Amino acid sequence: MASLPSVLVGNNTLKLEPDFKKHLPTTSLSVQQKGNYNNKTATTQLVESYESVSLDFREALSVIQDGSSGFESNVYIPILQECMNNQSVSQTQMIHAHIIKTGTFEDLYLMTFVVNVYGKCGAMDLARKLFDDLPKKNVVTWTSLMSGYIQSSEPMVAIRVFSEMLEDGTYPTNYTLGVVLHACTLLLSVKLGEQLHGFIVKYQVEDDTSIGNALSCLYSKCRSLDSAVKAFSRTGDKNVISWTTAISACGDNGDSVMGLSLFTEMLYDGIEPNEYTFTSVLKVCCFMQAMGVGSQVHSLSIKLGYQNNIPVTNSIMYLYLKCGLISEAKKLFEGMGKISLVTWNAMIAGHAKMMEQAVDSLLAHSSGMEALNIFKKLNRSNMKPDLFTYSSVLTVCSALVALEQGEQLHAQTIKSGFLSDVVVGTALLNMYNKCGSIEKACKAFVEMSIRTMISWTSMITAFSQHGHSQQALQLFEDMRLAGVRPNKITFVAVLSACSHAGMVDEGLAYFKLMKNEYKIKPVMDHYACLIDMYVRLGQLDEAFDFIKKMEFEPNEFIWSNLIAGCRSHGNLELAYYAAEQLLNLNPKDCETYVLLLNMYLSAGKYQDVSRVKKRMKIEKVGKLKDWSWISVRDKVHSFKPDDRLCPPGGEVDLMLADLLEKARTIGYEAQGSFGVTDEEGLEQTTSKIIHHSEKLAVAYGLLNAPNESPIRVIKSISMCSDCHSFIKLISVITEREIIIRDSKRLHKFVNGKCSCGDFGSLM
DNA sequence: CTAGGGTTAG
Repeated sequence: MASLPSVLVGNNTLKLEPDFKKHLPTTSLSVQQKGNYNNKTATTQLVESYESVSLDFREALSVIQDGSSGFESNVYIPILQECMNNQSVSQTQMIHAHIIKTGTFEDLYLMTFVVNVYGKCGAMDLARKLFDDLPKKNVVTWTSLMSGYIQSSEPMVAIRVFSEMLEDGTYPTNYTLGVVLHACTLLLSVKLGEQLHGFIVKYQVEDDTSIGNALSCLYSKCRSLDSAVKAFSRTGDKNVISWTTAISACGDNGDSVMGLSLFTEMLYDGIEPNEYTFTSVLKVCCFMQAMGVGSQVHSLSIKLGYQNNIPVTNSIMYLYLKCGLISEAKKLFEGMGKISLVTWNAMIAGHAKMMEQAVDSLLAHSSGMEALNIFKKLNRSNMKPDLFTYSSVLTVCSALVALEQGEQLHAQTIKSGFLSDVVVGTALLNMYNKCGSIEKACKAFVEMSIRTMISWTSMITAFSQHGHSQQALQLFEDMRLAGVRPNKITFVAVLSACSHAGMVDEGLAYFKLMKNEYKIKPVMDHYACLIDMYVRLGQLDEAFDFIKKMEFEPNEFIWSNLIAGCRSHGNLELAYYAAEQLLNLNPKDCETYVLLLNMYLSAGKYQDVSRVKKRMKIEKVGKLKDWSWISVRDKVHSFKPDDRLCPPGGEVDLMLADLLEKARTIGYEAQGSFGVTDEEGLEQTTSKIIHHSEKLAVAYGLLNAPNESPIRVIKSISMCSDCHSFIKLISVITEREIIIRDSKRLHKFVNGKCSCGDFGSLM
């Protein structure tokens, strides 16, 4: 904000005159203009009729030329509108030249329109040049120029133009203030926005519709829903835009209940929703994953004629995906006559979201693969991916641990220039982190020219997940020095770094800092970190005390961590208790049963075994799906324990046998655990345990991945402790980095050590 | 000249 024009900041605030209000038009300018457009002269209609049969501009212009005796400059308006729709700079230039030739350039109203069209086509250099050449300009001309800069994502320039206008002695209208407020919104500058708001209050124009709408939008985008709603309620004549802005504010700030009730209220008030309203209210539905309400909104949109509207259909498609209805989304996608880049992006992002939400890892994996497929199709189409596309696809690569595709995307973002976008940069950082490469994640972070709070948090999280607690905490201090305010997620990373390193005092100090200095209310995840801290140190009683006096019902992570601690520190009674609690939380989760059964079996508590088995039957718990995937040279290979891809005597089988032999010489002994269940119950799996899917995938990787490159595997359930200790040894024997992302966390095995600190394998 | 659909961290 340092380079804001001096008229707008500091002592020398806005130079608006006290009688500013009388310069606000009583009727809105746009209505006057619209009136002019509709007042068609015979020539205009002639031109329009030509337009409807052919888009040949020369032909249209020749008509004007033929009847050039005494025609109005208005005849250009429909053609210019066509230029705007086509986003064609060259067509606009042609008309512009024609206007100059016929001498109509003295018409300020017409020339303002041309400035506007250049702006809409993104040709701001031409717009500015024309503007500078104009002998006279009025407030609409100035406003049009500003609006053009906003369209070209140059809100700062728009504000500079505003200050030029004030220095020029031209008074703003309500529309002008709306545009400037919009620039503040894009800059997320509440400060400047509030300054303008001050003047707006002083001149008592707060109830103006354009101003109220713009204020509401500004506060919403700056995450202040209360102020946004206040601005909305103070708006005098609420039009469809006012309502839509308010609904959209609710969607953006997570108050879906208010969003839906505003929509209902709006319908009761007899305001007809338009395409913008539909997209906004559908976003609210997305937030709630409310397919029921969404369907009703969908029906209403069709009734009002938006069946073939691209933005509305995109929103519905995205809602389907958010609600897990893939085939419905696909049907809609394939049925769309025209699609936009946003359509592609919504499909990709929707599949990425499905991965995130899917309880079933198989489904998550196939959604990710489908997202990559859609991306490939987009690349073959005539459209080019943009920053939204790259952010989503990179996220998909993270979740798939698909480093090679991720690296190709990295190259593409450099080539296309989208890497300079902070969201894309952050997504890249996360991709490298989740693929196990802390070095490349770090490089991506260092090379970013702008860093948001999320970028910092991502990097702190990366250090924390890799077990580099000191670096995580150092970076947190750097973040504070850089003046970036952490949020609750940042503190999750910080606290988990502390627990990983056993730093109890520091952990508690950061917890206090979060509550006292940053006024962040602790959530479950923070408590989970603190409890994990005690658990790792073997202070189980302290951990349990903490759980008891906490104001939340403990979640599955807390119980899981407690179980892990109890087992490694030999407090079995507490472990049983925690495991039963976990089971009550997750009565359908197969992994939990396997964990519990293993515990009781190894202790010889057969009564408990049969009790748990009985419950398993009642709950109809299915088979444990142990799958692993590895991506080698752009192709994904999947493995199941009894995989036909790895027949006895095949290369993977031989490789695994060889590894087992070598591991035994340095002390490996297969643990007799009960890994896999079927409908009948449990099978003793000492023989099967050596065929757990990640062992097969790692063996395959060692055979087929490029020499010395790390092995990256993704797994559908959490690793069992046997695989965990086996892979640790493999990392010593082969001197390779092995990265396994299971359903719970990242394991990076280097030289016999795992980044999880041996606290991540329960089964 | 104002309003929209798709993006990043646990």
